[in-house]
Amino acid sequence: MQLDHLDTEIIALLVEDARRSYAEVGARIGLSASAVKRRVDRLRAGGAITGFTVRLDPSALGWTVEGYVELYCRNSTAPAVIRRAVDRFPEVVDASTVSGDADAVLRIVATDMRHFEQVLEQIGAQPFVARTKSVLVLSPLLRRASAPPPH
Amino acid sequence: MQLDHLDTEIIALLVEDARRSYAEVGARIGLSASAVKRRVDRLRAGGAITGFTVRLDPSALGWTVEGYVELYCRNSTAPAVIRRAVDRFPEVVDASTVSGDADAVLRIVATDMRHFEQVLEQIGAQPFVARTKSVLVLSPLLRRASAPPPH
DNA sequence: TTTGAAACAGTATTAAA
DNA sequence: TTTAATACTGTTTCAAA
Repeated sequence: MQLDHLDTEIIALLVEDARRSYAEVGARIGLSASAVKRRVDRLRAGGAITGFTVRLDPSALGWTVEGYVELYCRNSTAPAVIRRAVDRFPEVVDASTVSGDADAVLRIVATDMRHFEQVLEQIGAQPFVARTKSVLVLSPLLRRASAPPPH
Repeated sequence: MQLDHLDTEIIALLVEDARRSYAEVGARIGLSASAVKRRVDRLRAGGAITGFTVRLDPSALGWTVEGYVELYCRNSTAPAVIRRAVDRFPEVVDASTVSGDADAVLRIVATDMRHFEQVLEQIGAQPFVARTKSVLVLSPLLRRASAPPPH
């Protein structure tokens, strides 16, 4: 789907605060509320906007430990197999297969170090996992909700 | 701040869809709309909920290339210095200082491979950066907006 | 096609109990 | 906490650019 500059402005405003009313968004970009609604509907139908969520502070919710985990898998493990396995852990907030030595990279949150270790053990015990290598997050520097539209 | 099970249910429902009305959330957990609003207000004031955003599909917006970048910095670079530097790049969607050999891990999105390379060069050219090491994302497996409340 | 104005229904918000 | 009153907002319709 094709986005014009008004669409990108709408997205940028909603990334900042998705609770803004159509009227307010419209006032900022020179459009009526109904015109904004139509564009938002189109952006949702077209798949650019996939939903609306709350932004949470992990530490305020009790997630005090965070880390990146590289997964080294046994020969030719399908991405779908990895996905199904990690999907069962709510602690895994991000997972991708990657180029390089490792097969996948996960981002994991845990309530404390013991919990982190337990999750790591459970993931390492999956039949397709040969080994894991993990680093702990020391300070979160930047956590953008989503990338804004390019250019 | 302390969360009871109703708070965690409210958060879980809003993570799924932040556009649900207070009345709908209330109906699902057995509370009136105004009671839900009061709790959401309290969760925002307490910092557990930091805002409301749209969930975007990066590929639908033209971000086709994604990767992890490890940053190796010169002796004793303060986290704040790294943050200030990477904050200027909208392509950096996530950054943390980490334990292990590298000093920081970034997640970067780009419109194409050439763009990814350009961003990598610009970051590598920062005075405090000794070298970078990056892996490309092959398939995104899981992208949870936020971690739900623990337990 | 895409827009703005109007009308209605639904929701947020506040005050009161 | 609920209920109830009010103001706003979402949503649809329709006519116009």
